[in-house]
Amino acid sequence: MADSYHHGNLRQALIDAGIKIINENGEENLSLRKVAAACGVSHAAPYAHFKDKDELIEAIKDNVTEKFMEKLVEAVEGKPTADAAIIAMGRAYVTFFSKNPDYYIFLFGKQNITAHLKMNKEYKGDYPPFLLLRRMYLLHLEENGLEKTVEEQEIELIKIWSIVHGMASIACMKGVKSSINWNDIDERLLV
Amino acid sequence: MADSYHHGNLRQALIDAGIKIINENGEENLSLRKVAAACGVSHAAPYAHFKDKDELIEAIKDNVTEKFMEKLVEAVEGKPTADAAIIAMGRAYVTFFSKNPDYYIFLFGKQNITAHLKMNKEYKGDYPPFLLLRRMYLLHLEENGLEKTVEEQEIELIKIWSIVHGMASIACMKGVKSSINWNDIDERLLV
DNA sequence: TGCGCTATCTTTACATTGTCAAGATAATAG
DNA sequence: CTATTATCTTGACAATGTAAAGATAGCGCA
Repeated sequence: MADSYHHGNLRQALIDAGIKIINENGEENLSLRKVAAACGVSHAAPYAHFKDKDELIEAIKDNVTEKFMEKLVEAVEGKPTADAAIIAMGRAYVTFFSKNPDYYIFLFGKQNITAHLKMNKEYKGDYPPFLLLRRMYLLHLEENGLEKTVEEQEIELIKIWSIVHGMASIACMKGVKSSINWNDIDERLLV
Repeated sequence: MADSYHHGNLRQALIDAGIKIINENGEENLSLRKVAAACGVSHAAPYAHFKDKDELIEAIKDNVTEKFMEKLVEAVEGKPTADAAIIAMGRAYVTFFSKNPDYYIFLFGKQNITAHLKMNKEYKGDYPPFLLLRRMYLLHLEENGLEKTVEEQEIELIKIWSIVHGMASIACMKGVKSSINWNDIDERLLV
């Protein structure tokens, strides 16, 4: 099957090959034809599985986002308090993109996430990592017996996420010299 | 001159045309040939002014960064205290990218800023907006008679910039529903 | 079993794009 | 005025995304 006219599982193979190319050669080297060649099929074969290049890219983004979420969930699991979970999540967030900046650019660069969310019914308009953060945050309020208006919550949430996301962004750019070791974030950074 | 064989000021015309295309049709529609056509010259004419497409893009980035810095400086000027200046700068920062998300993607997306800084001797390894923030921050320490170690300073600086840059980033994505009006940031967001 | 339907893949073709090389044109220095 | 140089054009090529037409094979149904 794997060596016959029909590939067997070309769709996932194309996604995997795409991720590999992005990791090894950067997103600018990701072309439909190279991905197809990497899978040993003709350059038009992907069109049986994806409407166009964008649809392949969206599929790859979903795949990477899943890996991202796995790391975040992994970091959160088993933490004694919501606060500890949030800190851990922040660390995992920055570490993930710090380890492979290409992912940051790939996920948040080029096309903004709005288009991505629109194409992806599963998200229903909300970004999974942000939902996870909100859950942890609400838990934090509960654990500490805090009462906040929805607006106050929203502001604090955005603030936390901005810090973490901003740090990830900056860690990826590295344009600014800094004595911070991004792979081992200091607690002082996270409120 | 403007209508003869020689264009007169093609270099800047190409940059302007590039910015226009990015604003109107997004970065993915920016091609050397279209930029050239928009200026009424042949498709290879840009090569007299730019080594390749990347060099044109870098020139455009410089131009946009200048506009960005103008807004930041404008926001900072005439503020009574460093704290007020920092708040104003944060507002201007987010507002700038909130108004035209394409600029955010263009400046910080695709190619990371490291390459941009490397190609640009003028920056000497530091990003102008960050330098401005650092100046304001040091002024803030001075005005309030605060003593901090360099590491503490660096952490606080990164933190402030992370919040602002992260907010700008999130404001551009808009994937997350939020009750925040990005064009009129609440002071509570900025420490 | 055999027939056809459909998903999958190939081949061919075309437009767009970045880039290069060779030549044309004009500005400028000497 | 002439030679040099910067600027621009033309023509070509390879890489790419994409569409159309056809080949192949698996699967349901008679």
